[in-house]
Amino acid sequence: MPYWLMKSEPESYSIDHLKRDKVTPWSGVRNYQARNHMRAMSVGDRVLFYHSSVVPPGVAGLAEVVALAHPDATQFEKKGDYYDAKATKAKPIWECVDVAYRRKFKRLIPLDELRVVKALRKMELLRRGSRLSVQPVTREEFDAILEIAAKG
DNA sequence: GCCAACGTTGGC
DNA sequence: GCCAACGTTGGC
Repeated sequence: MPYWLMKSEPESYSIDHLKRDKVTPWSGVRNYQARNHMRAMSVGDRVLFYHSSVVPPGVAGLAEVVALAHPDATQFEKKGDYYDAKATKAKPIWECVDVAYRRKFKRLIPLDELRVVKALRKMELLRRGSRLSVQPVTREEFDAILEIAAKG
């Protein structure tokens, strides 16, 4: 089963928002590589929910893919932040999966703490200048982070 | 198809 | 607010 990490700025959408909503379309991604990762997702894939652009940044909890990639409705919303004039209903450009809330960690696992974990040496998130908002994660990396979360 | 300019992300 | 990294755009 593949594993992923998805970033969100908690000010706009946090793990608590997802807890409230239960399921949400992961809309607003406007990067082809990130979109392609979502296209590659399957129902049941597990997702690390990452809080970015906050102090400290880190992994806040877990989500799960509950719907395959489908056209992102926000690309058609003329007045919205995510409108894309090149997209049409017949030929959408942007897609998103739906993710469901699974759990919030007892504490946020900060990025700094991940940096020193051996099993995470090669993790995409820790690469200098890693900006991709949807990233694949290996099983080993996923398990290592769950282990840190379990230790409390 | 190259590449400079520009915009965005996101840690610090 | 700064700035490194890197994706996108557009002139040529």
